Amino acid sequence: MPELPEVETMVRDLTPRLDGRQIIGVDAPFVGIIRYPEYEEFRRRVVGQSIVAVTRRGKYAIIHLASGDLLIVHRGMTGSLLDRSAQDPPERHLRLVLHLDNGRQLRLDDQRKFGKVYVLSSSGEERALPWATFGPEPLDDSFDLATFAETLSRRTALLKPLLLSQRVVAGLGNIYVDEALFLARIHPERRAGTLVADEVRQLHAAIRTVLTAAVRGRGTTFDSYMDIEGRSGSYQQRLRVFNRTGEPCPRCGTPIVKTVVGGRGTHYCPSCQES
DNA sequence: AAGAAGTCCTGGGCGC
DNA sequence: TGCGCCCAGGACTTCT
Repeated sequence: MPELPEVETMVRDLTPRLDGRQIIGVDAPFVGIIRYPEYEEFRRRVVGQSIVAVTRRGKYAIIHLASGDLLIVHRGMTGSLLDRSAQDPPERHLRLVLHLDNGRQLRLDDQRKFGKVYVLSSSGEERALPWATFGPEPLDDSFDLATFAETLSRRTALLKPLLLSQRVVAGLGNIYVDEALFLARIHPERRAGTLVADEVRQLHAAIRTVLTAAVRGRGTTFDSYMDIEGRSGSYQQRLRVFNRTGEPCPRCGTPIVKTVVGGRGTHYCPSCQES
């Protein structure tokens, strides 16, 4: 599940490899991965373009083209963007290939087809950018405690699905929401508006702490996530509750519990994170 | 309008 | 051993 740390790792790795390169061709073994525009126009707007920057917003990677267009990639659940040579054998679930002017290929491999690719003008006039409704970047100064507190106070939703929504904070997914709530000692089924000031402060800090450490560890790998060279991240070794059902809580020893909240598997310590 | 539920997709794991 | 059912989840759509 590529969340902010996994996408940030990918963007940092891609930047020196893609900066200044020209895209000389496109193949789409699964054309449905391209959500906008229609394939022929997508090709026309991508082929021949030089790459001027690679950035990130939430879980979206953004390849900036010289034309001003943005080539936007979301890896969904199982997508990996790989830096390969033309001689490397095709991946089992290869969905999109960008041919570069140095003989390399940028390949999107995505078993479950939840990945998405767009080309959009940066103005947002052509079509709303995917992150138009997103909340702040949690590792930027724009993720301000007072605003976060104000937003939570107005909401009645369960904390877990609210934090997954991208509208309050961008970039969190199932793994790091569970980890942040554990660190903040807050139950995932608390209603957002019921948090007291100290709990909001703990949660705000926990989100930043967890994401910062995960970026440092180059993300979490369970099954399909890999970096652009096909290597694993290391943060799975440091997860405290996620995927640790029945194991002792690292703080108090109580077995970690797994439940379903908002339709998603949710891990927490029933002792440290009281409802 | 916010919140909740349904939908997509595939392969691994499990039960019989 | 083998078949088929169920589950995982990001984010969009649909409903209440």
